[in-house]
Amino acid sequence: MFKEFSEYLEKIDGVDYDFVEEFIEGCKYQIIPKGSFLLKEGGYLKDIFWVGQGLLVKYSIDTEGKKHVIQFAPENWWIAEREAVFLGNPSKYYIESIEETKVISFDEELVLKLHKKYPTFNKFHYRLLQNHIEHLTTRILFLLSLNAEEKYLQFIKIYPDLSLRVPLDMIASYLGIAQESLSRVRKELSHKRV
Amino acid sequence: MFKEFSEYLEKIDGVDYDFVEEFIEGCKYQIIPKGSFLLKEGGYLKDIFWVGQGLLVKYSIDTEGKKHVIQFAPENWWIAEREAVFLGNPSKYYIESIEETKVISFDEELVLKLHKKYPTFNKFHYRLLQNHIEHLTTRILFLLSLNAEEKYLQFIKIYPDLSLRVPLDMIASYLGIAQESLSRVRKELSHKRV
DNA sequence: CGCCGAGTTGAACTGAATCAAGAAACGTGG
DNA sequence: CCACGTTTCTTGATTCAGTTCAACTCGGCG
Repeated sequence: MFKEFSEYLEKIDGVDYDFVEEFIEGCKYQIIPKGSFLLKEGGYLKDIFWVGQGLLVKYSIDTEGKKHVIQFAPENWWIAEREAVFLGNPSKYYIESIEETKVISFDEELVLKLHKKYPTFNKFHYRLLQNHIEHLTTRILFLLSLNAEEKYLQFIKIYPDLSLRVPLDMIASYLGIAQESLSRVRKELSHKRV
Repeated sequence: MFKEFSEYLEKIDGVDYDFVEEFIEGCKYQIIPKGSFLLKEGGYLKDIFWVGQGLLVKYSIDTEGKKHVIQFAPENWWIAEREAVFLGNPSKYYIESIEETKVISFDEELVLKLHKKYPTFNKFHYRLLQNHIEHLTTRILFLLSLNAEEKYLQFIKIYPDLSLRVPLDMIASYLGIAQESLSRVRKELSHKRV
């Protein structure tokens, strides 16, 4: 999986790769069995994960026991609990594997070390954060402006191959609609396409 | 306003301030009259802004001409168009001043310069981005899980002094509800409080 | 004064939620 | 490889929170 990770890194343009070798040396490799948790509410997670294969979800559970999906992380996506890292607070989120998942991870320490040594790593890491911010902002915009059907179409655009890999209730939760509504939206769409 | 900015910086704990002097030297100061635009759709904005006094809004306008508020920036908040900076794309957003607003700003170049020189600036800047990510994630969670009244209460928590400074329709847009609904929610709440 | 924009209120409407039941798919152990 | 129980998904009927449309109030200001 390190090989795939290195390939992924080299595909990101605008970044020099002098740090890649040392970066990868500092990373860990892990296989997470299907249905297990990388993080649970109240826990701590300092590492940042890159998904090489498989599928993770990040969600929170509200006071009524309802799940709210924050993010899916299939191949080539990043996932972490950045929120709590700085402040050292226990997490409000869960990160669960929907499939057996192979991940590469690294911690804050490595980031700081590479920051000092490689200005290019700086740029790379900075860009990761920027992309994340853009992604979240766009999602807020969609949550504000789209109806159930449009949201689902948007989901398909963002995660083209996930609509069959993720259980329906989780997709519905990601979109902020009821599972039954999503089922009806799907039915509608299948009629239209024929 | 530079004085206030420097005070703001020194209040953030966990960061050493050896970079502050040089940082402030590289910043610009600007007064934005009420009702003017820092950025319009299709434009470019490379600078990052800190609001010392006044109030800015960031929003987008959809194909039906409807506004969707992404963020408010009153005193001590940051606002920028981070999304397009890296890729050099024209912006999809507007940044407008609701009141006369005094801002401090700096650009990417200064960031890179200070990054190289001060590891502590790194930490500071990194933290800004992390906070932003946390804030956006929390907002997504609220959009997914709360009803109209709960959303408004949440808005008051996040922006305690804004409910009277911001026009009703903009608050409604931020919450993703109709202006009329927000008016009714307010009425409800005023009854409850008496 | 009278106009104008911002906010409020009322009434009708509607998209999506909820509740309830059944169908399909899935996995596990015999 | 089948049977059975469990989980996931679909479908229908009903309800409801919030939208929409339209009219009205209020305060400020030329």
